[in-house]
Amino acid sequence: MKRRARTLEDKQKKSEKILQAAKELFFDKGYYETTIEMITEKANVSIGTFYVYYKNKIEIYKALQNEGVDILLDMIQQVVSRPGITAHEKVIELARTYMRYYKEYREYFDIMAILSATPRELKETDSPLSKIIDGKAYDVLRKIQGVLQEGIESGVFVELDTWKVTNVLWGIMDGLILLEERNNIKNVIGLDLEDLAAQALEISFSGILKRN
Amino acid sequence: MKRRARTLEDKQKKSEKILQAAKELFFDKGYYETTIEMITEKANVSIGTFYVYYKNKIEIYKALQNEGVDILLDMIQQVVSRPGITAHEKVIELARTYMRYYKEYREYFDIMAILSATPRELKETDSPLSKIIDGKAYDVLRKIQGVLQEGIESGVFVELDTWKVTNVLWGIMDGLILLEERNNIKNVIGLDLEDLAAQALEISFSGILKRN
Amino acid sequence: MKRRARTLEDKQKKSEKILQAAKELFFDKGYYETTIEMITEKANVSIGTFYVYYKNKIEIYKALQNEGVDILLDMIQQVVSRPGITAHEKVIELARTYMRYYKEYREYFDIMAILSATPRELKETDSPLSKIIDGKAYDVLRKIQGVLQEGIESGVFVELDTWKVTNVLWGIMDGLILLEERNNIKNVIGLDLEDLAAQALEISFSGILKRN
Amino acid sequence: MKRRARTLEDKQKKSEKILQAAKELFFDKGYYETTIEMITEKANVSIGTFYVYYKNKIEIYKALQNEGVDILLDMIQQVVSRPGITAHEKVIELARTYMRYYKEYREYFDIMAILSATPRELKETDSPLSKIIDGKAYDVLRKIQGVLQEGIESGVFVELDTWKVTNVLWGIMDGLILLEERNNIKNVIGLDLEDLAAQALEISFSGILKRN
DNA sequence: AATGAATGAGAGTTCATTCAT
DNA sequence: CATGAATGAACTCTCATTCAT
Repeated sequence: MKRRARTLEDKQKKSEKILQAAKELFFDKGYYETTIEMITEKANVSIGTFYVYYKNKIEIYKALQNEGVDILLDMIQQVVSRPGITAHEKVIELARTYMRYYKEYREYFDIMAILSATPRELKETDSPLSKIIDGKAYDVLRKIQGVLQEGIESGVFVELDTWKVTNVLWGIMDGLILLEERNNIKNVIGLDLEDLAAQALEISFSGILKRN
Repeated sequence: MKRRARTLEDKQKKSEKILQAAKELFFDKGYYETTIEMITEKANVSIGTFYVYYKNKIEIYKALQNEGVDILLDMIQQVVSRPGITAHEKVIELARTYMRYYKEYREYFDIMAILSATPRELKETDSPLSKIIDGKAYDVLRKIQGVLQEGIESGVFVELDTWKVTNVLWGIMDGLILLEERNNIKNVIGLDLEDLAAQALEISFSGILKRN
Repeated sequence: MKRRARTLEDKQKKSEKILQAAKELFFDKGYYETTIEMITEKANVSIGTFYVYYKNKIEIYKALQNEGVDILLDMIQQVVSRPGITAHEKVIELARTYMRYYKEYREYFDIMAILSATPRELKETDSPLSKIIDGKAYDVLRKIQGVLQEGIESGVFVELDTWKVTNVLWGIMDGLILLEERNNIKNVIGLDLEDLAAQALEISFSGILKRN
Repeated sequence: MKRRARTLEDKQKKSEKILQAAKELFFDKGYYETTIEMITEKANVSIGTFYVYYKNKIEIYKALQNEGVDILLDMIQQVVSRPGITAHEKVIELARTYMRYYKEYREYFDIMAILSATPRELKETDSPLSKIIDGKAYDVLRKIQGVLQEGIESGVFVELDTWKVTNVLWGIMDGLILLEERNNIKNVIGLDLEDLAAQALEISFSGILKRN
């Protein structure tokens, strides 16, 4: 009845379609309230086809996490390697980028967020894909740390424990996102998330920037 | 004959026992991986009894949220009404209290956290109980805002948008907790959560405290 | 809609009804071609009820095996403990009993037969029930061996390796049953299974009975 | 370029490769726990190719049965037509041959055994192939009967119902194999299967051989 | 108030078979 | 001939909820 994929391109499209459908549903309803049937119906494929492309429900969830972290990694990398701006500016830009990622790829963000409703199996970080995802998340933080290091070397920042500060800064960013998640910030605080992040950073910098 | 024993066993009312069991299980396994049967087994009551005291699964979850927010509200209130300390000290103490709440009542904290795996129905804030919980969470923030206001009036803080700052400060606190949730902070950063919070506040205060 | 079991008797009847339905279906169609739904339909209960009484499909199969081996054990025991007959007569009677068991409880016999289409899991003799069943099957053979021993002691049989002979004799009995299973013996051979067994034994006894 | 390699790989025709893979898997895992995909993977062909050569799953099973019975028939025939040995020796040799077949071609033996986990469809002896297989199995028994007849005519055996004795003797043989299948005989009885068969026959012959 | 047997919709997953390429 | 993506009916099992006792 349904057409068969005749080209490689078609094939890719099919698994893509399924992934897209899954992404939207997971974001919308969460892991547990999304069923395979919902995904296949949205993607316009049969249940069997789903299992051709993905081993099981958890696997497609992980695939999405991987995709999400790849996008973030890419965005972060672009800022990190941008030439001609100071480390100070880079950190601010990184924060802004993170916030932009949250806004533009919120589906991914929610899937990646650890607090979110993930099945037990996902928390056991044994599977190869899980390790890759964890590794990439770590890479993101490492890149940020690199910028801090850069700032110290170029004399912009005071001597500091870069790993610690990286984690704290990013903790604050996540906190602001959490804030947004709860109350729609714009309406409650009357301030845009990106501005808020910038402000939080500015405050933080008062303890980090070298004065002269 | 069985009086004594019964009294002891039943002193803790059945509904209480069920709630306690549910709390532990929801914290441990999350909403979806906790079954009614698990709860009743842990509470040593029958499934039927569960439904005598709680309308359904979602209802007991909400009851726990309510209890959790009540405890927090109480803890916050105690700090707010403590006499003889400055607003500056109060804010620091409030942050410390929030962190203590997270640590001591983590079961409640996880259940309350919005990002966490909550069923669809919970996100629709229509039910009366949901409104009460939301209201109380709002109260917590209002109390903190009150302290900031107090600080401005007593000349400790600069003029500022108290609501905005309240939200930002608490966003940062949540961020730090998220940080803790991901990596066991103590091991990764080598710093205790409470210390970290204090430090984050200190930085923030550099922009808030009135210098003279 | 459906009535609830109000008495313990009713409850027992329900699990019995399920077991009975399963027995007939397993015998008729084999393990793999019997579905849980078939069983519940035949037993007039819901699918859920099945899982109230039996953990899963394999478990009910084992329960049947257990029941079957219990019946056989009982029948064997009755012959073994029959007073006033010689060991020679007892062995013949045991064989006859085994054949009768095959005919009267064929459903059980087929379920117990090792060659029959059993799922992989059943072949792994790890589960407690499996061990019990195996133990009982062993008991059956041990009882037969006991009769042979008795015969040697009373001077009816020549000295022989009782365990070995037990196994060979029972191997022959199984062979005859297999024969019956393939061709309906009565029609092909014109001889009843029990007679055949008696004849096979008679031949065997020519090497076992003490002549004097 | 790829000629040589192809020749070698393809020498064994595809249908042959598939059959071989199926044989091993059916023997190893049984009919129901063997999937078409397993077979095709093991045979290094595509699923489509499987269906080019075999109508469906049941058909390849039957093809294997046919092959198996052909081998047995051939082995039996060779003994039957061996010149210069008595009927008595021939019967013993036939039994030995059957046991050897069981050991050497156990994969086929298991597939042929009627008690084993065969799908419903196979038990309905309607299909043409099924009839052929049944016919060949019948031929095997007929050949054995022929040897008995031969023995009577040459005065080695007493007058007897040859068809009946054939079935009984072969029933005993199957019983011994069943015995072996259950307990590894060698270890339990301390006697090799072939020796056991010889012994069983010897006992049987005490009632069959003409004494003079 | 307390019970727990009974329910059945619905979940995830499998797999023999088809058929366009 | 050969392929393997696509299918979907059918399977086993779960679990929130009900309700007769």
